[in-house]
Amino acid sequence: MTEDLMTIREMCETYDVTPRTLRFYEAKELLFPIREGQKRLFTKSDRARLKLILRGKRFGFSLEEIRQLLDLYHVGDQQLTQMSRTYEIALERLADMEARREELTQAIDDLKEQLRWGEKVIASMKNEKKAAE
Amino acid sequence: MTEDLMTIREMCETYDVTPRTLRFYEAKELLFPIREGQKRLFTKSDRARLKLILRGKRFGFSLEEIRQLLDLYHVGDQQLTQMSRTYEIALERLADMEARREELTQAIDDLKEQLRWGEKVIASMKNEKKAAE
DNA sequence: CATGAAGATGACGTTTACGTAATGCGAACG
DNA sequence: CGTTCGCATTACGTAAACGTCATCTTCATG
Repeated sequence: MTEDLMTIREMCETYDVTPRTLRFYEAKELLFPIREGQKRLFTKSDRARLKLILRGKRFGFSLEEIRQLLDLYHVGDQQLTQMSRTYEIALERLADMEARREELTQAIDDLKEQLRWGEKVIASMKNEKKAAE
Repeated sequence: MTEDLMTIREMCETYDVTPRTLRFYEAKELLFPIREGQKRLFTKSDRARLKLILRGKRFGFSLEEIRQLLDLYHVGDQQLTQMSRTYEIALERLADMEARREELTQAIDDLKEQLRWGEKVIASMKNEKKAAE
């Protein structure tokens, strides 16, 4: 069976990142690979985290913001007060993300409209060109 | 009637940016304020562009990418071939943005599920606490 | 006319997110 | 058994996106 652990090279090929990036994320406490001697071995949890990191980046979150988001997925041994605070932060994040989606939808609609206008311009330019021949 | 032109200070207050930012965007050819002597005066077009810039940033686009997007809204005097190329780029952007929205929707759903789990954890912790008293 | 507020222009500093050597080390291989 | 491979660490470099200073005009105003 496929081992639950991956080397740094395997990670790089799977997720299209450089070793430097993975070490950097570890230094920033976004990933926590275990060690076999010197070498890093990335767990399933690390892979799940990495996916979330890469997704977060695509939406313009900073690594620090992503780190906070990741914590939401790795509580479980927290105290009640801590947990509640985390929960509140998560609610804010959710609202933020939903607002972003709204905005993105608006941007998409704008661009679509612009494209329709572009189609008309192109069509009219083609006509002019034909008329000039 | 409100003048069609705004000073740099008015722009800053309206859009919550610094003068430095506006000058920087001009240097990067994202904005093209006109000059009254030395002073910059921002047109309606500049304001429309700035809104798009700020929106683009919220979605993790680089200023260079945003500059290319902005061009889509300011063609009109292009050649046919140029126009067609621009149109193709716009289509790619659109696909990109729609993919992003899909992903964002997925992330929102994930977070919502996580929150439901969090609610249960908090509830059980409260019970334990009460039982211990 | 002095001055002070608003804006301009360099020029250098800063943070984020890695890139890029330089160097070292253990295992595997010819 | 030397050397190459893969990975490690340390440290300096870099591009993007502004922040921060210092210095200079230009008006409006007391």
